[in-house]
Amino acid sequence: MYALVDCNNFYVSCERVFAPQLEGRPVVVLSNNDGCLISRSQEAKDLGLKMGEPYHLVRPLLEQHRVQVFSSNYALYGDMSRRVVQVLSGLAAGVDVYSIDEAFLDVSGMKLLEPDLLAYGQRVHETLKKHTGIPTCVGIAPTKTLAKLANRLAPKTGPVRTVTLATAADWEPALAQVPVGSIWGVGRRYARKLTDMGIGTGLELARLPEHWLRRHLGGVVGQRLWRELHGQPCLEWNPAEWDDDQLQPNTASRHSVTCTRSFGRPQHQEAVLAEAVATFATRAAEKLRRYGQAAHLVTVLLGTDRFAPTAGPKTHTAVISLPTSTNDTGMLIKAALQGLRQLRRPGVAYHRAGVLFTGLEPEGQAQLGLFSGSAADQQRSQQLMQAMDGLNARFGRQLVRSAAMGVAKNVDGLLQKPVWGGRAAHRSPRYTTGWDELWQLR
DNA sequence: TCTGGGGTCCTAGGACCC
DNA sequence: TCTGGGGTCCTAGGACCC
Repeated sequence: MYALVDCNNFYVSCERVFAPQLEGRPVVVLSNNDGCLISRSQEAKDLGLKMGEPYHLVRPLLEQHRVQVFSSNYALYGDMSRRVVQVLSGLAAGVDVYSIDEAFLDVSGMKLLEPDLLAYGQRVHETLKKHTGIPTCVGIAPTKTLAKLANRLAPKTGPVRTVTLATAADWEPALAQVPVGSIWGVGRRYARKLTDMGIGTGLELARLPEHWLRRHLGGVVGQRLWRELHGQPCLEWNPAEWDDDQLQPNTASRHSVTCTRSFGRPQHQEAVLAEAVATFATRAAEKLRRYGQAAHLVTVLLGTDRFAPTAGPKTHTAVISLPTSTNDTGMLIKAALQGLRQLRRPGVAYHRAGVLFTGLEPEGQAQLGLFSGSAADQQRSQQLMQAMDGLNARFGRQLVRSAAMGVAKNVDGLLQKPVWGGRAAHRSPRYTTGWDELWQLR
């Protein structure tokens, strides 16, 4: 049995933990660059505000209804997410962290009957609310896909926030009451295709023959979906692990690491683009080291206006292959800048840029390349990275950095925003992760 | 002036190997 | 009359997820 724990309106809920006066009021959180709505409180949903809606289009409506607006604050959300997972790890034999705001629990070992599973789900919900302040819903079923369905049907208000679907007699009526597009694994395209054929509900989908899903819904992906809907687990269990009492998220097997950003305004100058690309390479390299990985392929990406009516591709990429895999910031910046020089066309205004690392392997496992320097060089690089990461962790992310990222001016002890930097007009303080921004009680 | 970012998996086809 | 079988690796594209 799996329990899916999903945080309600997660980013909004994080903001409300530190601004409880916003309880009951409409609140939204914007994407990077204050671009779109990516989290909405129930009151904001009730106003008809949609997920992903461009901020500049709904701004008048937001002002009219006095909606509280936040820029995204990933330092805060990431830390709150970590706390949620920590609490969950004390409540189940295993935790599979699926995203920043949801996790599956292994509850098969509980060997409890349905009423007890319901009580268990309630205990999870109540413990999380008490220890982190985040409201959640819990769905329990024999497969991940059915647990998702159960979670979706769990009430978001009132005392009971758990739904269990233990047997076919439970999940068949549940499938009958949801549109096919709300089933996990059925996206917009498949939903359209299915409804055009007269398949409207989850149950109608489940009643199609297994081979039909294999043929028409992405091959083995569709076949797995069919089995999951019939109570046969087909999706992998990917547990988070504990290492020196520290939670290691289940990301060791990831295949890529990226950092991309839209600019506050379009940029065409080589020097500005280079500073941005160096910054993204630095961030991505930090992620690589955090998870003990190294990369041997560096992709640089430059994007023009995605919404321009002109034909042709809006994103251009260049791939640089390294002789050996590395997670050394200096080497990765060098490769990224080489890619940038190949890509950039003079006079073209770029709206976004990014760096993508692939060809990942565990660090230290890399073969010594013929032209990649000696083992002593590699050891020096490792020591340097460790020293940099240590200093930056202790004194702030930007304390020691490559000159390629640019030399920002210091204004009142704060680093000035780079020229390519995006908008974030409504960001809340980093209450739990920044010494200068701690929550103050008087 | 104005529309996010970070991932996963699968399939098909081509190049190349023995 | 008419060109095997089995395999790997890579890329591009398409679908999906939050």
